[in-house]
Amino acid sequence: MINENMKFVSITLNLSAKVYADLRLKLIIGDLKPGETLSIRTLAEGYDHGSMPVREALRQLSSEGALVGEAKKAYRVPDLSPNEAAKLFYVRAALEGASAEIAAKTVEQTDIEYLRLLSSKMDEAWSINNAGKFLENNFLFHSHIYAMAKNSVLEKMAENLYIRTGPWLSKGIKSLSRSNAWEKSHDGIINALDARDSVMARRLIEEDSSWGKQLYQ
Amino acid sequence: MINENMKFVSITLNLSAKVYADLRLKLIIGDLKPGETLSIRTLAEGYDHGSMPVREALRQLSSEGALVGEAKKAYRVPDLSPNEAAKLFYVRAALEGASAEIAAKTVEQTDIEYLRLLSSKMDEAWSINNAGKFLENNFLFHSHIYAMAKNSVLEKMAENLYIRTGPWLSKGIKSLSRSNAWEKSHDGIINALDARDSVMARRLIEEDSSWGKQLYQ
DNA sequence: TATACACAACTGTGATCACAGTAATTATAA
DNA sequence: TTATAATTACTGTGATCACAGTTGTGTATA
Repeated sequence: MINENMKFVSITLNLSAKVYADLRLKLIIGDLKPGETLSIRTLAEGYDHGSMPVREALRQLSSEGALVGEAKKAYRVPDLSPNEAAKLFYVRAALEGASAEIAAKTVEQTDIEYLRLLSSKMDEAWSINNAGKFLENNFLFHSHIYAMAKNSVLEKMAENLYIRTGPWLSKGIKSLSRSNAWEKSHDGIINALDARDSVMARRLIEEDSSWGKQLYQ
Repeated sequence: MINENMKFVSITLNLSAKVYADLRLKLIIGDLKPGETLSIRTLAEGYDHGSMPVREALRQLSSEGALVGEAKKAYRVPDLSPNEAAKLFYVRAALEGASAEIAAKTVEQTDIEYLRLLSSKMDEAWSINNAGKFLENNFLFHSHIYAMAKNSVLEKMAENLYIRTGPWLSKGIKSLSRSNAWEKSHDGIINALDARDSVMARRLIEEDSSWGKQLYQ
């Protein structure tokens, strides 16, 4: 995750991109809570530069739906209604299903190993109740499936969905005492990919995409 | 289309949104050509205000992939490689297929009539070689199918794809002398929706999504 | 005529200020 | 003590300027 960010930052040297990358990660891992308010000036003080880069980063996140910004009011992390969350998960299922179908056809052994590693990291984070680390590795797990589809458009859209559902998930995941059904689900996905079973991979991914929803049911 | 824009503009009163909406339409209908260069100051002169709103609109379009902007160089309408275009069309097929599947279950008679109207408008634009009007109505046709799915997330992502493929399509469509296979395709889609056949609707939409690609083959 | 150099015009980026609304807080009145 | 009014602090938005790279053009040199 950090590496992902660093890469992004080092390519585009401008400050807006750095601020964007920073806030993006905070949203994905649930460091920013639903309803939380963000102001340009306050954030600009936190970083050591002027308000211009923060302003552009917030506007970008707002245009992506990761923040909401009414005129002359502070930006806010949206608190998703169950209906809105369902929309996001539905699109995620469609995109991720399509990715998995391709991924199953081009998967290599290193991919399988990497996915197993991430799955075990999630397990570890889960066992020590570290929600942030759990969400981060969950993001990386699904990200890699998108990456395997080798479609940058797909990848960016998927990332957007994780930015938007991060705060919502972290809210529901506060106590990790619930069933860890995700683990069995992820194992199934890895096995389907390993067997190059694209139909099964798609179906399991689509099912897994609704995992987050159950946190609120 | 104009109405769509006006609604958008009137909701958010700020100037950045107006500039964004204006450029967005120009991209969709092919008013901006691949490779064309856009500078903040030049555009700001065109509108009657300062450069700030233009600057934010260009940055937003850039973050959406509709424009490319390297540091200290003018923004540019990207000239898609066949590979990049294929990625966009692939995602479009996935999203639009999912939309059509839902749409077929909730379709009403007014939807069918509206789609037939747009299809005839496309036919008219095609016959008088008006590529801009053709693309605009093609966008509205597919937009309505997304709208029927009643998923705002899906809708916005789809719109993004049309913004990005607009210039590319307009380049290939310069001479409309090619086969108008799209017409038969659209008729089939409408009929499938009218028959509430969600499986067929999905399949036909997915096929239609690759129509644009053939312009370059 | 062709090549290299210097200069001018143009580019996005960031900083800073004024402004008009919004939100919160304090003071005033019942 | 409670409700209402006034004031203060805070918000994004837009304008304008300085800066450092990039691009293009014209000029001088071989």
